[in-house]
Amino acid sequence: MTKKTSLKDLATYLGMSQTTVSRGLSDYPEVKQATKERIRQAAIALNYAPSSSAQKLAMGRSFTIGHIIALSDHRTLSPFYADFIAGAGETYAAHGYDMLLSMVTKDKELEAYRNLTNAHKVDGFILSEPVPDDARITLLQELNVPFIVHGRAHASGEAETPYPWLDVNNRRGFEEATTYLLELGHRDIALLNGPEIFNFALQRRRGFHDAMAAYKATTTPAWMISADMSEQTGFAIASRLLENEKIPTAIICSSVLVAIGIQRAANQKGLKIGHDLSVLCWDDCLSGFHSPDRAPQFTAMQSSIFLAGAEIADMLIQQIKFPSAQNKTKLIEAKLVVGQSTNHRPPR
Amino acid sequence: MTKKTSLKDLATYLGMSQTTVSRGLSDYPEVKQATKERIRQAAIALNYAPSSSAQKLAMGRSFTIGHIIALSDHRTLSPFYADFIAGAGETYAAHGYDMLLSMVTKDKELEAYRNLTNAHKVDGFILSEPVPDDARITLLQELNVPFIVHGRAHASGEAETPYPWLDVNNRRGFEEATTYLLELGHRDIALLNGPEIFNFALQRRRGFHDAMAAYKATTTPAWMISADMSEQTGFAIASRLLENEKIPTAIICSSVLVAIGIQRAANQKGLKIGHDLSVLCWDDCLSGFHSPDRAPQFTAMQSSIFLAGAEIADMLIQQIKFPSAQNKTKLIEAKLVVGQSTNHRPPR
DNA sequence: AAAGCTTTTGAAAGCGCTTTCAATTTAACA
DNA sequence: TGTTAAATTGAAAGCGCTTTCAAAAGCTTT
Repeated sequence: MTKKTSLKDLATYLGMSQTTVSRGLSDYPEVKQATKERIRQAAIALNYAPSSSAQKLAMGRSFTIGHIIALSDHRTLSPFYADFIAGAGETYAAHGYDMLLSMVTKDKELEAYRNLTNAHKVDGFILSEPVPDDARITLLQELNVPFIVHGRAHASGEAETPYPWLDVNNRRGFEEATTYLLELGHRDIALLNGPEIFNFALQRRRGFHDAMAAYKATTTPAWMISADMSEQTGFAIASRLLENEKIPTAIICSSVLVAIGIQRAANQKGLKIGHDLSVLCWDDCLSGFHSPDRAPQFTAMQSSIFLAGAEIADMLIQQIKFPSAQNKTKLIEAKLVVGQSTNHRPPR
Repeated sequence: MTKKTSLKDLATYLGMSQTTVSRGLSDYPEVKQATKERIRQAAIALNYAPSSSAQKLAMGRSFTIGHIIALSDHRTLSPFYADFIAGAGETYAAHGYDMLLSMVTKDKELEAYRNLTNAHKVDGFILSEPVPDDARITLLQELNVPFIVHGRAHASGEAETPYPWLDVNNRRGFEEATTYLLELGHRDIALLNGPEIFNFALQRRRGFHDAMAAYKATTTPAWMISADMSEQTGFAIASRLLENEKIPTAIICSSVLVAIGIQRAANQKGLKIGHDLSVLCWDDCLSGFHSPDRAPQFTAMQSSIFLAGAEIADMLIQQIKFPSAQNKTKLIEAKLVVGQSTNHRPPR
């Protein structure tokens, strides 16, 4: 690698002091226009780029946001998270921030937050999948480093030390979804929920209950299942569900992946989705499962997780810039989009 | 944030020089054991962590690997890439490296490589999805910064300036896959290939041809399709394919997602996969679509993209540490795993 | 006990930038 | 033209580490 041009080189070349050059490059008002111009020219000519480590050291900030991913047993980056990150990344880039991604095992997670903070590697964090009394939140508050949580550990109204978050209104989302099915005449509705160790799933379940109660429809415990959100699981559970004598006329499920699994199971049993069985899913608008040009396959509550990522990144950058504005929160509403997977309750 | 403990603080506290403390922490041999111990204790007591920017500046290395993702029109991070990154991330962590993820639009891609390099933000890169005469490769060679390419832009044997890569043997993989189907008696085999602008898809196509030719089976141009690797596309193309009078008895496709789409289409036509129609897919072992405990749904050529990520990260770190070992390459073989989606050619 | 090694520790320079404070120019005004 | 305020520029001090080179301390030998 040919030796890098430093600020000093550039200054010597221009016959000015480093001070002026530095200020010129950062567009300080006290530098004369003409000088700025010369500096810029020279910078391009010498192919100059400031050393970020030097800048970081001098300024005490890293212009980097940390995302720590605790790898589960399956050592996987979920597609949901991937999309979320993509959204955040776009915003970071637009604001001159970098994204530091750190994969760690669950047991080293807290240590990772502490290390990145102490080593000044990042200016802030985005947390995902909070759980009640999340140790990470406590830690970050203690370390006094900016962060925003994607999702809430507790339902609104419940007591907890406040922290900044962005969340989707999961409860209202599933309430609307359920209501939609109820309006179509369905009463035998199964809930194939996400993992209820997570608050978002609990909220969705509540929304489901809210609607069912409002319509005085009875819920069947055996039809309310909490499981991970994969095609395989969707298939397995739906297969079991559809084996019984009495089967639901509609299923609400936690993701498009699960819906695809349900569809496979239904097909295998000779049931046609949107005909013999209605399926409504939550749709995070994962890019891999979305062709905007076609009519949506599944009726769904849509809320782009990509956009959520972009927005939360914005919130964090704001908070880093203006630390005074503490604990801002933002609630996003999901949108019902009718597809081909739902229709009126079939005669049984 | 309580003021961070610096090396100086620690040294003062211990009554030693920064030099010794620094060396002690880095486990230099010339520091007495007892002293090292004292230093470690103190470091823990004062909760000391070295400032990474200072280290970077002093050492001229960043201990960071760059991954630049050019967002496509769909602004998405493909699940394949997500898994790949997860694998790489695990390896980085094990070696004390960080991962810098940068999302940029296609037109700013080269600039991004140049910036990260010039700003000394990263010690090396991993490139994905190379195309013939990839401008990124030329650039990185010019900048003389370590990098490894995931995949090859050209087939082996073809002339090109050499560069380090890790690739799966796509050609042999699809050859084996096709041979397997041929051995089962299939002759009417369709190829639902990935985007043939990418070399991996071209190679797979060649492998397909190799096998077909070896068995003197004729290929049907209308049955050889190149398309993106999504469930939707798989469904759409398979639907079209199965509408015709003469339909294939087996389909080889580019991913599990596509296979799922094909399955949906087949079900809709009343065809049972693994019975009326055999489906064999390439399987990158994406974590979302894999339950190791169950018998595999689809017969597939498996090659974990997660592991590929881990391995390529290792290669890169080696190259950074020992720049002398140039242009190492590694070819991975995919493994045929028989599932329930293939069987003997059905009578037609 | 002095000389000659080896083992341990320190002082200080330097990595490449930002920024404070002071110095110099330029413009404005009488 | 001389003064004074405003606009520009610079010198130098960090930021927190690593590392070179020199010094001190500890052991062996004779």
